[in-house]
Parts: sequence; structure tokens; C-alpha cells
Amino acid sequence: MTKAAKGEAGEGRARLIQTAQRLFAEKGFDSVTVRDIAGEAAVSIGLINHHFGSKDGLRAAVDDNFIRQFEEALSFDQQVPTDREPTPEDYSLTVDQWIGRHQDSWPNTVNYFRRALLEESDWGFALFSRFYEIVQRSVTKMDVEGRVSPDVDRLWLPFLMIYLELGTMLLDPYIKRTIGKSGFDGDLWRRRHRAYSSLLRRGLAPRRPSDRPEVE
Amino acid sequence: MTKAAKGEAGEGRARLIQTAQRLFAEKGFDSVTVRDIAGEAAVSIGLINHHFGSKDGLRAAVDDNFIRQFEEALSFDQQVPTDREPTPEDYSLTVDQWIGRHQDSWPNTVNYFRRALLEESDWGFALFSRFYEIVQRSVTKMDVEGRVSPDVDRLWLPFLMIYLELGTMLLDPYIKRTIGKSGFDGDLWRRRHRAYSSLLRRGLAPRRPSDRPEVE
DNA sequence: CGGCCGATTAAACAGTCGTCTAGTGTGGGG
DNA sequence: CCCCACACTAGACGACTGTTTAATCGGCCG
Repeated sequence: MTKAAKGEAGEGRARLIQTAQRLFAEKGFDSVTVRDIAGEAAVSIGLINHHFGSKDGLRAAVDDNFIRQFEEALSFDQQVPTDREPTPEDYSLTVDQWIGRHQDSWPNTVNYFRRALLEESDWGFALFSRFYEIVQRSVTKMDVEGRVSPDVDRLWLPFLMIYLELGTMLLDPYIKRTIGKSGFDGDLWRRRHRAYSSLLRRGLAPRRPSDRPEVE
Repeated sequence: MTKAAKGEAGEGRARLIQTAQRLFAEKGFDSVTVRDIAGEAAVSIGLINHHFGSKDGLRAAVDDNFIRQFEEALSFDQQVPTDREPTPEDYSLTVDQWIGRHQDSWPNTVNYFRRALLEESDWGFALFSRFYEIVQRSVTKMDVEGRVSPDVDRLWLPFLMIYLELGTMLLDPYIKRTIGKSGFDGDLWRRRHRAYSSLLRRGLAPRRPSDRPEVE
């Protein structure tokens, strides 16, 4: 392509998307001004509207970019073990691995994901649906294999699993302030994964329910 | 007290707090303008700064008011059954009852709670801490009574329970769009309560994980 | 009664927001 | 070579924002 005045052509455009994604993730869409973005990307304010039409257009571009990375990552992430039946926690392992890996390479990815869900944008719903779909499929699979008790609520189970999966993402700021470390910290998220795999598998009760009161 | 030009004195102040709480819950603090609030409360814009000094002052007053109601409600809500040992799900029942009751009487309470957590305000952390405290205490109690398996992660368990409890609150908009009804809908939230009580108690696996699910 | 005080108002204020307009410079195709 | 297309810029524009000012009204106390 063509060369621009300074540096590669389209460099401004790329830098805008990159900077905007970081700032949106840090402060939220509304709290970031076009001047903030242009300033940190070292371009003029007008360039935003030149490339994207409006601030909302920029958001759309950032969202597209993010969703593309998200789908890409998911597509080659289905590396559940094939030498055995996938266990209930294989699903969560997959997602957890994804989160863990991506929060290393793109530290603001998790934050952006979080903001997307919190701001209830349309594509935030798209992301949620994607999650729901994955979990739903996983549940159905476990179900037909007889690994889910028949009296487990099939409507709520997927949502409860989503809560467990997304909880750390949504509430991590508070976890940080409660125990001093992010729930995505290396050791911590591995521990968390084990904790809720175990919870899904057999709940809290001791393995030998000696005098456990049977309710209902 | 003194009487004002129209209606009770201080009526404007009260109506401002009430209206602001509703609007903050619906749209979020930043998206609501002082003109919106004054308009819907049918008072002048200047009255906000007269009573509260600033928009942030109004927020503080609304927060105070909300936290007061919250603490009040919690204080007489500890009505766990005394005729028997509290079961693991008594805790969640208490919180669930609280949510259920208050979303009837104050439809915007849940929304406001949600916004408080999502916007990461200081008192949002206060609310989270309050929750954490309650859950922590409940876990400790169950623990000393030997109703928690020794290999359950004591650090993560409270957080996982909080995820399950707050999940519907945080993600209800998406649940609404997924299944068409709010997770706080009468029947649904009762079903949800049973679902995750069961999850906590014994996980997903059939009671006899040998080869065929067995109902007791 | 006279004066003050607090609740309340309308209008103006200064700042910031996203957007638009006019213009510059450069590189590639005719 | 010319000239158009395009990335890019500086600055102004109007529509907001939260806040402030000056004024009004009515009750209360001395």
C-alpha cells in the first residue's frame, strides 16, 4: 500500500484501535474521550472520525477486532483429551486455559471482556450467548453420557456454571481488594479451577456422609 | 419543621434522593444528568447543589440511604431455623429471600445493587465485604460441624458461593435475553435456589456413580 | 411589624464533549 | 509531469455537562 507522511500507512488507524481497546478496558467507554485516545495514540482528534466515522464507529471496530481474536482463540482451543471421555471439568478447563493464556499475552483482554459484559452492549450479549452455547453443549453431552444426576435442574445448570466461570472475571477487582491478589494470578487461578471442578463433581459434603441430615 | 412554598418542607430533597436512586439504577451514574434528575423529580436543577453540594454529594446521599436500608433489612433477616442445625443452603436461602423480597417491594433495589458492584465504587466494595463476611462465617460454621469435606479449598469456596449468589444479579439482563424471563421471577428464582443448593450439596454426579443413576 | 433564614427557582457560566470543516502533504497511476 | 486520492492535521462549532449566581417566596423569632 501507500506510504504516509510519517511511518507506515494505516499505522494511525491500527494504533487507534489498539489504544482505544486498552483505554475502554481500563476506564469504560463513556469515561474515555476521543481526545484521550488520540492523545495516547499520538494522532490528531479528527483522525478518529476520518477512519471510523464516529466514536461509536471506533467502538465497533475495536469490538470487531476483539471478537475476531476471541473466535480465533476459541477455534483451536478445543483440545480436550481424546484418549478418554471428557470429564465434567474438561469444559471449564478449556475456558480457564483460554482466560489464563490470554491474560498473559493481552493483559487488557480480560478487562475488556469484563467491560463488555457490564455495559450490556449488543455484542456483550453475543459473547454471553457464545458462552452459553458452549456450556449448554457441554452439559448436554455429559447428560446423554449419564454423568449428570437426573434431578439436576437442566435450565439453571448452564447458568450456574457460567456464574462460576465468569465470576472471577466480573468480581476480580473485589477479590484483589479482599485477598490482595488477582484471581487470575498463576497459582490462584489453578487452585480456583481445581476448587470449582471439585464443587461441580461432588459438592461440599464429605465423601462418607455419616450423619449428614438428609433434607427433603 | 417549617413549611415550604408547595407541599411539605424537605419534600424536594426526599424526592431527589428517590428519583436519583431509580435513575442511577436504570442508567448508571455517569449517564444520568442533573437535569434528568431534577426534571423527573419536578424540582429545579439548582436544588441539587443546594441540598447536596454537588452531583457527587447527591450520589453519596443516595448511597447512604441505600446502605441504611440494606443493613436494616439484613439485621432482622437472620431468621434461619433454630429448631435444627442450619444446613449449607440456609445461608443462601437467607440471601435469596432477601433479594426476592426486596425486588418486590423496591424494584430498583436489585438494579442499584448491581450498578454499585459493577461501577466499583468504594461502597460497592463495602457491600461485597459484607457479603464475603456473611458467607465466610457460614462456611466456617459448617466447617467446624464437619459438613465440609476436608479437601475443599477453603480460600475459594466463599468466592465460589458468592459467584453463585451474585451471578443472577450481575448477569440478569443476559438471562432475560436468553430465556425471556428475569432470573428473579417468582418461580424461577425458587427453582434457581433449589438448583444451586443441590449443586453445593452434592455436585452434578449421580448419587451412585457406578453405572446407573439411582434415585434415593 | 421587620428582618432574617432556608427552600426553591430561573438563568447564566465555564468547561468539555463528539463532530465537522478546511486545509496540508505525499505517493502512485495516467 | 500532473493530479487525484487518501492519511492526516489544526481549529472551530454547537450541544451538552455540572456548577454558580441572583432573586423570590413564605414562615419564624425578636
